[in-house]
Amino acid sequence: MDEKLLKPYDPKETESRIYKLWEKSGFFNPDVCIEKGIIKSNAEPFSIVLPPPNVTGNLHTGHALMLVIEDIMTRYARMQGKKTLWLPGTDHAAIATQSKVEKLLEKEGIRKNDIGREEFLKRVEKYAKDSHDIIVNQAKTMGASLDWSREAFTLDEKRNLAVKTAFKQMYDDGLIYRGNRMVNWDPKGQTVISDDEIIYEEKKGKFYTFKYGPFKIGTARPETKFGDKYVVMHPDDKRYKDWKHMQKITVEWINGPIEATIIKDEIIDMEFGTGVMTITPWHSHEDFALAEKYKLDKEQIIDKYGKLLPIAGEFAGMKIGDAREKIVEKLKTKGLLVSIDENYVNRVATAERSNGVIEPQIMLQWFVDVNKKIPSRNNKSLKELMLEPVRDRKIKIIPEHFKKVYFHWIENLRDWCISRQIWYGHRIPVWYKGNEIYCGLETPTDKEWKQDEDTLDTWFSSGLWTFSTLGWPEKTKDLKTYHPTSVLETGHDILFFWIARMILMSQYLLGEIPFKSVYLHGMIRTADGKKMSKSLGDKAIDPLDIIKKYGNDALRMAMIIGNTPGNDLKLNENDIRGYKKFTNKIWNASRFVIEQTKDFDILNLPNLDEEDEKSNQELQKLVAEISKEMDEFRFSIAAEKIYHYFWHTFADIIIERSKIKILKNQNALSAKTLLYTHLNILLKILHPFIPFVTEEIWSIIKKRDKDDLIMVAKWPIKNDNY
RNA sequence: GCGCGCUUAGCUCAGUUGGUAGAGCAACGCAUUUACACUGCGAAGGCCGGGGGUCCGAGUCCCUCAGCGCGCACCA
Repeated sequence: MDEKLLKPYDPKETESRIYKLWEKSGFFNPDVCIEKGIIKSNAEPFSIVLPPPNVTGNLHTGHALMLVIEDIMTRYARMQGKKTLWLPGTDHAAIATQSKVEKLLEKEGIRKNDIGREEFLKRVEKYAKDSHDIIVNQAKTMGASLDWSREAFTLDEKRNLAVKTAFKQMYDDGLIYRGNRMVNWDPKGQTVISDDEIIYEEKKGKFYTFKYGPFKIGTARPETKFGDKYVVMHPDDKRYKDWKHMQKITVEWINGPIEATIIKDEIIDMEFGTGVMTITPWHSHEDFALAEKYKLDKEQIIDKYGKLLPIAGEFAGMKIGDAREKIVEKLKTKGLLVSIDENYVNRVATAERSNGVIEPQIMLQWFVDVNKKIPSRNNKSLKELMLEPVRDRKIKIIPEHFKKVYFHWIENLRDWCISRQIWYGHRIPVWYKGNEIYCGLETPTDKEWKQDEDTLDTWFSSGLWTFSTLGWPEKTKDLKTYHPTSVLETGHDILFFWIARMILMSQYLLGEIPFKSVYLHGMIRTADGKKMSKSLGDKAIDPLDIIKKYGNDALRMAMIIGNTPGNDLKLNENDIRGYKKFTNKIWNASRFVIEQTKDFDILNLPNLDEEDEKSNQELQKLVAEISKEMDEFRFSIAAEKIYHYFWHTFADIIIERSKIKILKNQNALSAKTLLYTHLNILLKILHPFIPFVTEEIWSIIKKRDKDDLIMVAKWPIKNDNY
């Protein structure tokens, strides 16, 4: 008997050893599997690209969940004999990484402008490299069967070529344009961000009502009101029927009298406040739209550091936060303050990464036009290209109801602002010389050309991920074989950020979908339902701690059972402890079977008696059911069924029954045969879920040649790939 | 305001086209030189959020109300 079997199962020792064994086999790489004759060269392909973790530190439970689900899909496909590729990579995560490094430098008393762009980027790259190494090691600890030989980075050379190629094509097609538009300026991060990178926070604040000539107007932001010279009301509002559209009046305002113009527009909600408002076109999306409509003047009030400009008169140079009360005070002494509502709840737009309060501004930036018709794509717009494959079910979203959320987002989509005023990222491939603009893959040789200072939104490069990782823009064999990818598995929180952008890019650049199915998992929560965010500190579960305590297999089971697509999962340690018991149960049952069948001629198995044959057929039925559940992405149910069968049928009934048969020597051979075949099949169907313990037992049972790993064993049901 | 979910045993959640309510954990009773106490056997526990409808039949489909969560928009 193998010595290991004399001791209880020790996941800690086993898991790292087993992962090395897998890596050494090379079977994570489908090319190796073909070379060694494990997989047919014409087998059906199966591919997943790993959603690349940001190089901003450690893996958290969300990553762990993603790795578990994708590893299950991958291992299942590989065992089915498919040409299986799970492609790893990391994301440079422009803003997130840069701001992290900025914070670290701050602790050393260094500001990025002190050391300059080049030196700063060196620091970021060092940090990114370190994070990358940690992440890769953690992914390996999780047992992820990723093909490391194909690893990619969103900011490496090949991906940079893909980004430039994509940018140029979109530029040439007029889909990327530069223009003065209303953007979301983050004064803290000193960059613009896209609509999707904004988080709205409800904050209780004051709502002021001021006298504005004959009207009363309300505002939560008095500091923006200096330039307000248009006063808007609804054309049907009887209270103001005597005032005419475009009528001019003189009103006393913050810094003296100004000439105001009356605007009548249906945008006004007559029920809200007094039904009258003034507008600030430079600092509000809606006011901007109104100003465009009536060709009104626009004036900047706040600069990009959040300070008031000379238009504010005596308040110029003050930070808006400091100026507010003083402005109100002045209006009060002038007798223009009507009332203050202290209980006004405002939704404040803040930047996802820097937490800075967004200040809408008109700025010269680069945008992707989502509405322009594209001749090379049947005159469809990017919006339509994103919409169609989901609507026509070419891309299946699991769970399906997220489709509606997706459509809703597309309907409200505005042009995508892709330029960022940060240093870390793909530099915009555009050069300027006087009034000339050049966009291309190569830097112009003439030194007078100056490259655009900005970098691209990180999601621009992530959008190319399904094909940039496979070698695009080159027409590689990988691209031909593995694209469109089979499944894209990720959290539902990045449906818009990422999934939508991948569909956009793939549809436009390749004319095909990026993936056939999208599997959206829920967010992991703590046992009391809180989000597992960094702010939780010690209360957050660190997947690596869990693995140390209970083993990876136990964590995997806890993350899969009870976890259905789209729904959040409360992870509690008690459950994980329970699944640790399960791995031990498997270990002990195997120990018994191995001992009973050690001097067994596996090539010459006797027939089963009637009772055992019935059990055999029951297992066949189970295998068929499990396969169906797996094919339909119901991993939770599949795992639960196997768990239940192993424990309460195989261990509690079949093994117990066999003891009697063996002891009484009645049909003992039949019993042993059943034990042997059952264990073999059960280990295989358990393997995608709990790869380590099953591989370890497999190695003890077999003791054949070194290539005989359960990770490439044939799934115990017939299919076309074998 | 518009949209999307969730509400099932004490807790965490399954429940695929409608056909007699399920699991894990917890709690309860019994057993125990067994591959395994990281065990076994047993019993208990639910007007499936409220109301209405369709149907021979509804946890499941439709309407409606409520509580919770999330997304989007508006917020002068």
